[in-house]
Amino acid sequence: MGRVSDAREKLMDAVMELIHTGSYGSTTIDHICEKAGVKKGSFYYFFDSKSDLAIAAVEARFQEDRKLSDVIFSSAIPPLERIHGMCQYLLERQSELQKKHGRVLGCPLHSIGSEVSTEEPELCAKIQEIMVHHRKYLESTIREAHTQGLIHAPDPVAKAEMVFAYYEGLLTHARIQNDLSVLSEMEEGTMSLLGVKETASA
Amino acid sequence: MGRVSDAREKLMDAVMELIHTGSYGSTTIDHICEKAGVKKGSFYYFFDSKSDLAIAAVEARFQEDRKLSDVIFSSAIPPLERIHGMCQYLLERQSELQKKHGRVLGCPLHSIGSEVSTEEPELCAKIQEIMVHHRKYLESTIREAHTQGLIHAPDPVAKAEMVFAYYEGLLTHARIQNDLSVLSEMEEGTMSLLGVKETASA
DNA sequence: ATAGTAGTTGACTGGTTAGTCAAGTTGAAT
DNA sequence: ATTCAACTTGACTAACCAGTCAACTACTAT
Repeated sequence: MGRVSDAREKLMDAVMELIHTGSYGSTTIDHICEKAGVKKGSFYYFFDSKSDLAIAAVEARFQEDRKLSDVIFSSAIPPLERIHGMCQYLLERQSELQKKHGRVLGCPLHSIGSEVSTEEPELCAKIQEIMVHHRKYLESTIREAHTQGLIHAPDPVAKAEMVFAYYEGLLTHARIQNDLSVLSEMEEGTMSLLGVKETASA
Repeated sequence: MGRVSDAREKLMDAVMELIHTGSYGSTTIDHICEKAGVKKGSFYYFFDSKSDLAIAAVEARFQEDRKLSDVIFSSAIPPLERIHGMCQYLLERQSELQKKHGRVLGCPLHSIGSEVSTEEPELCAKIQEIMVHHRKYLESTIREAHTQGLIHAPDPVAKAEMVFAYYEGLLTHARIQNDLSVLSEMEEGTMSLLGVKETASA
């Protein structure tokens, strides 16, 4: 009963874009409402606080990304090609963001996580939870590649953490320098980290 | 002539600690002044804005760190031992921060850079400038290691960028997870990235 | 058609913020 | 000892911010 609304979704979209193009701290509830075309009263009808909204938004984004991750990391694709697909996707995505916003924006999860880690424990916990999921995709890929003798990775969990940290470092670097070319080394760097024998020329 | 003051230094110390234990956005000028024991009028006597103060503080911190970097990356030390010293130092420093603040805090440069990149261009430029310096220490170390045949790194600039990104990814990870153990893989990961033949057991 | 619930609105409060300023204080140099 | 530049102080403003609320509206299920 009652009327239906897409204000909830509009608010989640707005907060993600504002945080990604700016920062968590500089994103105010007033700005979010203005961007979403929603009045503050409605904001508080759906959410308790900025942090509450951010948690919901980050979770929703993750559920969307999950579908894509399942395609990129499909078991039907050879493991090293999954890595290639991942790198290609990240590059394309950052390129799109640059076109749209005039800036390389990096990974929002990482930016938010670093910013709020000491101040918003619940949001930070949600981000950690999602990061575990992402790492699992890498981990199983690396395990498979090792089993197939393509790389030397006797400890796939540790290797996945390594590669994950490397990706996030690179993406943040690209954001800080506002330079896409920082990412061009990504695939080669991954292969170094994984101890792959020799990369076939692209 | 006139009286002398250490308010400038107190403000720089205060802003660094507040940003590092919290974030740039959540650090207000009032908080900085309170922490420094300096009145706001004095703040504006020395600095134009929070961003102006942060630029000065980051620069001062860099000038301090430089001395330490020159010791760790001393030409008198074999290149791979410099890397070892660097990793050891980073671990010790994060351990100290954890003891002092109850949290792993990561690298302030990276946190600030990621947070302000789209909003405070001058501060971001200063951070980029400092990062270039840090990368140079790595670069010359890697070049030397390659020349000595210890590693395979025909492009030391690219390799330095890789290792640098990896470090910052790891440190941010440690901050987000508030977990020192994330950093334990650091040296091993660096060696993988550098394509070192085999690490002697620690 | 209508009842009642889901959602909307705008005006309000009180606290916090950046930034200003005129008047005051201190101490180094002469 | 005096000067005056260097620094301090506290009180001020105007804007912004999170959060509240009672009244209102629109729609859905019956």
